[in-house]
Amino acid sequence: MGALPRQRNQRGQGARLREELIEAASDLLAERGDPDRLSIRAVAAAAGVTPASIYLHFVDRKRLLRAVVAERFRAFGRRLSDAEASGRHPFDALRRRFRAYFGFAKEHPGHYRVLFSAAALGPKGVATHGKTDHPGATSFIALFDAVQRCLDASPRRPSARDSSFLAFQLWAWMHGLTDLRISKPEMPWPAIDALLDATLSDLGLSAHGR
Amino acid sequence: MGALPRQRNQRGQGARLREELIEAASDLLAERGDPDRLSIRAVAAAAGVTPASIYLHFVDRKRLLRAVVAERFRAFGRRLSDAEASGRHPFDALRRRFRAYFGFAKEHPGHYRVLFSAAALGPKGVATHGKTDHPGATSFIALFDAVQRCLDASPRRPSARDSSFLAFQLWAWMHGLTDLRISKPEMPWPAIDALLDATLSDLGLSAHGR
DNA sequence: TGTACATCAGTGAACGCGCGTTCACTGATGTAC
DNA sequence: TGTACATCAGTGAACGCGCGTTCACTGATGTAC
Repeated sequence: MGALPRQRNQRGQGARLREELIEAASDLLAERGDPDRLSIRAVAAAAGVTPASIYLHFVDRKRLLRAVVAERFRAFGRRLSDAEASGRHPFDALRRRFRAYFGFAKEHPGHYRVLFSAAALGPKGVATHGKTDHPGATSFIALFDAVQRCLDASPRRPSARDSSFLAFQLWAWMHGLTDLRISKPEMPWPAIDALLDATLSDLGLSAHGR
Repeated sequence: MGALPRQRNQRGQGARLREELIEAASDLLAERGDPDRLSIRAVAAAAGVTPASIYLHFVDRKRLLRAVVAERFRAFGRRLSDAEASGRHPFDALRRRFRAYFGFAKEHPGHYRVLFSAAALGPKGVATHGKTDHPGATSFIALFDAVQRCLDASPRRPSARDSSFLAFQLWAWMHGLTDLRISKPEMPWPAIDALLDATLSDLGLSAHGR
């Protein structure tokens, strides 16, 4: 990777290595798609640094991993919110949010796996937090709000289902679609837009709802 | 695990160890939920045998893993088919199939992860087959057929969507729901039956379809 | 019936490897006097 | 202006560990003559 000639940071700039390490770890995670395969030694090598120097910034391997996961969750959430903000009508905004969701996973399948499939696994999990401050909670709440805005904007309230029920329903569907397209790419999947339109329409969350 | 006193198989019964190894590996896989964490040495220990003796039955670690995955896929498919067979009307049969799908995952989350999330990952994948004879293909085809029977039995053909489109739609949704309930169990999920009824109804695959 | 031999179901020790982590260190840069 | 010292950003070697795999072996059981 970063070959030999890395020069050490200037005095007072030591914290920069922390960011370089997170970035290097993030890149490796994208390749491997599994936090267990991400070794301290590989991260150090990718950053052009000695394994021991990681301990200047992270108390152990798990904490490094957590920092990476938290950063990736933030990037994921930001991308979805930005996409949503570019839609005017709530129906359109929701649709853009889902397209961004799928787009992120398509570009970073390894990261997606870690955020939504691996993060809570392992020996007590990579991302064990206080439960309430789970780094992905923000994104779910944003989805919930987006659905609520659709219901509020809907001329006829589609059914007795509330925005929470619909948000879970949509998230499950989106995650399944995304995850299976990563793990079973050889299958003859219908186009993502056709699937998305059908689902939003079925749930009464599109202009041509049924 | 199997303590010390295992006595070796009788002459001519050496093949029994093969099955014991698959079973031991299957149990360990259920605990760990990740093929990478399943070591030859751990399997041997669980079977009460020496690591080297695994090589009497499998050429290497990957082949052992493949045998386990194939066996688990068969068990999964059998369970779904059995459940489906207990339903009379196609709508009911389809519903039973999904309940069995979720039931399997609930009882064996580790196995579910391996079959549907991990199997195709890793360095060239644990379950690399000729693509057509993927051990999970049978289950997808069975789902496809079940949906087709529903369409055939449906008084009014619900829409232009065919059984392939609907099967992918349903599978994505079911996998997402299942996988997220495993990885994010702390979230306030609605009841599975309510979610299932809503989805089948939305897709026109239940008696009280909309 | 007795004995030499083949086969079978494993064993036990060893190999080289990459891993997370610790620990004493180094050498450049800034600060106090 | 010069020098002693502290701090900072790392380094380099070593530890013990579990891993997949190989290889020469062992001892019980069956078979040929």
